[in-house]
Parts: sequence; structure tokens; C-alpha cells
Amino acid sequence: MVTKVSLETGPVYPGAMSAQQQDMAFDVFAAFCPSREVFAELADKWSLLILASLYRVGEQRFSELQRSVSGVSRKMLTQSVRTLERDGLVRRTVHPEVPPRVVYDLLPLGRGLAERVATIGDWVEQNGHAVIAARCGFDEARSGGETGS
Amino acid sequence: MVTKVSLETGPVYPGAMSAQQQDMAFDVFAAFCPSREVFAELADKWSLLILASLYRVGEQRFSELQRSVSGVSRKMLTQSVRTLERDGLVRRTVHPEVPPRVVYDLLPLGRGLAERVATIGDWVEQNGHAVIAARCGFDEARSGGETGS
DNA sequence: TCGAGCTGGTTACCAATATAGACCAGGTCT
DNA sequence: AGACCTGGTCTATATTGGTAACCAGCTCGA
Repeated sequence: MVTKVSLETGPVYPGAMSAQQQDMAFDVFAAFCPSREVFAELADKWSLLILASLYRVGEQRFSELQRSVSGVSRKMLTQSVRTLERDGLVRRTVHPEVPPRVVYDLLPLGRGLAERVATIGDWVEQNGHAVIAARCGFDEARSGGETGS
Repeated sequence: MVTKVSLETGPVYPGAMSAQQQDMAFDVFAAFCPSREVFAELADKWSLLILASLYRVGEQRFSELQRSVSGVSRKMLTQSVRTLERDGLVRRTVHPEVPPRVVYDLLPLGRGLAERVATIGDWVEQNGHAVIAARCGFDEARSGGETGS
């Protein structure tokens, strides 16, 4: 009865079971669950920002994306969008013009995720000040509290 | 005064605005916006998993957390919870017993974020199979497509 | 005709970061 | 006494990220 997701690490993931029933068996908290791997792959700032940007702005070409996700290097941008493309979240369209034009946009699958990611971006923009305040408090308490001793 | 968050991070920040209205001024997409820093700090797999775990399971002690977020090293766990604590998202309570017992739980601020993060975890668990399928397709197309030369 | 430049992307290299795993304190149990 | 529990830190090594030069293919300027 190995009906559930096998937690057998990496090597194989035999598409052994029908995709429908394993939905619930995925567990991001399990180190060797494939969903963890997916999660880990997405959980970096560039991937998340790219998704959020594509969600907010819509399709963008490589250089636009690099501008809108400011601070990302070409290398990381390439790498991240490639991963997102591979994961079926983003579509990469090459227009064989000169100079070349490559456009990225969200696939339906990716939009569902991007939507959620965007809410995190929103949260940070709305609560960033609170976080920063907490941070100051923490740092103060730390350095300030060490007076005695 | 200078009640506002110091935006003086990098190159200019358009705004000398009061803290209230600048809520909206935070922009995670801007490389030097403080909110970007906050975002970047949170956008790693361990922090997100910890938040999600605390949200789903509730308060947990160090070792429980390490077990529930399986795969995390003690060092990364320590470091991540410390950051979350500093950011005012998580509370760390030390019970000076023997052996020591340290409990972590979400503060209200953190709960708001954790909630959103958890939805991403859910998404991954629900759509992981689609991602994995896409991935296989992509890899196949790639290696398979390179038959001729 | 030759060379510079645009776009998207890759590669090599180096510094920073993550990770595993040993180790520590300080108490309890046997 | 010695092994063991806990939360946590330190260290050595692997992995990652950024920098920046380079590539391809074409256009434009001189």
C-alpha cells in the first residue's frame, strides 16, 4: 500500500500514481517530498519577485523584467525564468527578430501561484514599517540591554 | 520627528513623506527600498516553511520545529527563527528549566504573513504534480528535441 | 568593407552563503 | 562518575550569487 507519495528521496519519481489522488499526499514539510523540492525551488527572492512582477505588470521581455525586478543580475534572471519556464509557470516566447525579442508571461498554472505570491509582496509593502520598527526595537534591546553585567 | 522609516538606503527615495502615507510607497521591486530588504530576508525556504509550520501547527519548541520543518539544520533553524523574532513576526519564549525549553509562536504581525505563506504551501501541495509534469515535459522536449544536429 | 552596437544569453571566476557535523554548557539519570 | 538530554554555536566544506567578459546575428555608421 504505498499509495501515498513515496518519500523516497530524489531519484525516481515514477509517475507511479495517478496525479489526482496524490494531491493530498504531498507535504512541503517533508524533506524528501517532491513538493518540497518544488517549494524550495520557488522560495527564493528572485523567483518570487519575477512571478509577482509578471502578475502585476503582465508579459515582459527579458530586459523589461530585469528593470522591473530591479537588482537582479542577468545570470540570476535567466536562471530563474528558466526554472519557472521548466516548471510550467511561465511561458517564454522568442520573436526571431533583430535584435532578438524574448517575451515572458504567466501560464495559467503560474498565475495561480503568482497571485498568492503577490499578496505576500503586498503584505511586505504594507507591513514593512512594522517589521522595520520591530527590528529596531530588537536591536536596541539587545545592545541597549547589555549595559550592565 | 523623523518618525518615518528611514528610506535613506540607496539612491534616493522619491519621498519625503509621512509614515502613514508612505505605506504605499514601499515597493518590493525597488532594489533599495527597505521593503525589498524585508522581502529578501523572508524569501527563503526555511523562513517560509517555519512560518507556515507555526501557522499550521501552532507554537512549537526548537526541536519540534526542527522535526516539523524536516531537513532544516540546527544552524539554519536558529538563524531563521532569530531573524523572524527580530522582525517581530515570531516570539521566542525561554523556559529556564532543565533541560531548557524554548518555545516559538507567531505574533499577530507574523500571523498575517504566515497565513499568506501557508496558502503558497497549499498551492504547492495541490499543484506540485502539475509542476513536476511540466518539468518532465520540458526536460524531455529538450533532450528529445536534440536528436538531429 | 570594417567595426561598433543592440538584444538575450552563457561562461569563468571569485566571494559570500548554506550545510553538515562536531562541539559546548549545564543539568539529570543511572 | 559517565552517558545523555536540551538549545545553540563553531568550523570546514559545498553550493550559491554576483561580476563581467564573451558569443551570435543582424544593423548601422564611417
